[in-house]
Amino acid sequence: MSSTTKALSLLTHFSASQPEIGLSQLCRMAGRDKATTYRHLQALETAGFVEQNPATKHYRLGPALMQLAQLREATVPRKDGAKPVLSALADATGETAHVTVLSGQTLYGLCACEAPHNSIRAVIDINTFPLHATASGLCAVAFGPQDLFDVAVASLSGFTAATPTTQTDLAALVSSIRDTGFGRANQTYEAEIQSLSAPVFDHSGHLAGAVAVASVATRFTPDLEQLIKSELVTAARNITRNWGGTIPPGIEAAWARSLTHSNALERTS
Amino acid sequence: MSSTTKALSLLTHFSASQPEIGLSQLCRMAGRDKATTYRHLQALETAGFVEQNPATKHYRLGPALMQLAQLREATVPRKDGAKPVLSALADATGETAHVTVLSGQTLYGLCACEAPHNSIRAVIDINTFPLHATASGLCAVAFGPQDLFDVAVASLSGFTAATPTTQTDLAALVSSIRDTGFGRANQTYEAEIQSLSAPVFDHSGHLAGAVAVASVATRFTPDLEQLIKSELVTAARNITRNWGGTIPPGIEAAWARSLTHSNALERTS
DNA sequence: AACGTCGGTTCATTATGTGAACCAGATAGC
DNA sequence: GCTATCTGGTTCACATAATGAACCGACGTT
Repeated sequence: MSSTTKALSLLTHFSASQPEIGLSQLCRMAGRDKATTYRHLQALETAGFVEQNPATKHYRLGPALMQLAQLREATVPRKDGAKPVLSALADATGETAHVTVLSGQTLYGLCACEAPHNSIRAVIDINTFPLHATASGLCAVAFGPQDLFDVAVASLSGFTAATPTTQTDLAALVSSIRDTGFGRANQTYEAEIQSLSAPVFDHSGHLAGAVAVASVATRFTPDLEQLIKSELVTAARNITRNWGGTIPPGIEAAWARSLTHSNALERTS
Repeated sequence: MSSTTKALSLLTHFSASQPEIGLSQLCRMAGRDKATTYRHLQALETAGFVEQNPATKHYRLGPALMQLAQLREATVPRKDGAKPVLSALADATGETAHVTVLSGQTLYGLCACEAPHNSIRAVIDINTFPLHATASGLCAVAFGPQDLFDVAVASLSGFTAATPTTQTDLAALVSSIRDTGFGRANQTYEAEIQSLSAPVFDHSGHLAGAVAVASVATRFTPDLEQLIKSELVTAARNITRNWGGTIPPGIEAAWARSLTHSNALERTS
């Protein structure tokens, strides 16, 4: 581990709950020597990555980060931040993956990626996703702004026999999605297509959209579901990260629960 | 110079005009060995500060910056407090406005705003502002901590024919700025760019940064100067208030003097 | 095929990072 | 007016980790 890596890892200890950290405290957190930590902080300070609160001598993140982030945003817009993650997801699952973004009360498709090695595969060619009938849409309703539920209720068009068309049906779906952390849609929009999704978040901590995998229903075994879910988690984390956000702890906990739960089921079966 | 500092200084070479840089090119820019630069980039990459464009193998700023910048702004909300004021300033003056923040002995650009209605306008694409050659920098030297003067003297690089390069030149500029309450730089950093600035203060009563307007020199009439100065005063007051500070009485007095003085001059002319 | 790039790698040399011990200043208990 | 224990910051002998010339294979031109 290079000394630069060690120095930069100090930055990970800053958080919303602890935005300013004293030298001794940071030593303890990082498990490193005080002199070393001090020199690392000095290097970070000369680069503008941290600064000292002149009153308390505690360290906090510095102003250089603002410009660099601005430049990063200009260099790599959202679509570019999702694309590579998406193709990795499609590759790992062997199914079609796509990303949606929530803008106002509408969920737009941003980018889709088809896995090459299945001859029969889901094709995503809708540009606005119905909230009540797609895995991404349900994810948005479950983890997005509250008014989205009413918007979804306002247009409960039935696409297939499985489409939820009553407010109670929808509420039941949403609540189970809140429990598991995964959106789910079993042939509710198109017959033979079963989808799973996970929410992604932006810098403000609000839902920014969803990442989803659409599979052909006949192929959708418990094993595949398990694989897709675990891949969705890393994809959601990566896209969220690329967009400058963080996954809320509640979502991470729900994922952890449903993944270990599925594992347990899988083992007993 | 620590190796961490060297590694971090690589990041300063990224700019809006050159957001992606190849290894060899970055070596030349940084004036360092290729192997060294490569290792530095690797360290930065593991920390998420840079990433490689998979297509070109060129390096660009990484996603970790987004999160850290978000946290920085949550800790020290500067951009939110400056942005609306800045756009009002740019709008009122018709010129490019920007805000800088002082951290330690370095003046960082925080945010810039270009007025839409002039086709020729100044573009701010620097991340650390030279103390001796910019209106903001001189403002910092004049109203910031005393040691800043020595720091400025220590690096009196000449950018244009008008750049002050001796300690006495600098002292004269600083003293006139202390009299008027406005930083001023007439083509001292870039030819054809003339700037005016005003200091901004934080809750502790110390200088926190500067707000400035950069104009094209050929457009810079006494009338425009008068307008910019009076708009700068309200902008500096507003940003200072948003940052939880107050303008020291001495500065307010200097502003009052130079505004009425300019008015008087204008009237007699 | 010869040449110039490019991104990336190797290895002997040595500069640089390391941490126990130390210092000065605050704060607290008595 | 003590000692005790924090804090941020500094010193110095020592060993680890940074360094850069030379090298590699790949790609593109000439």
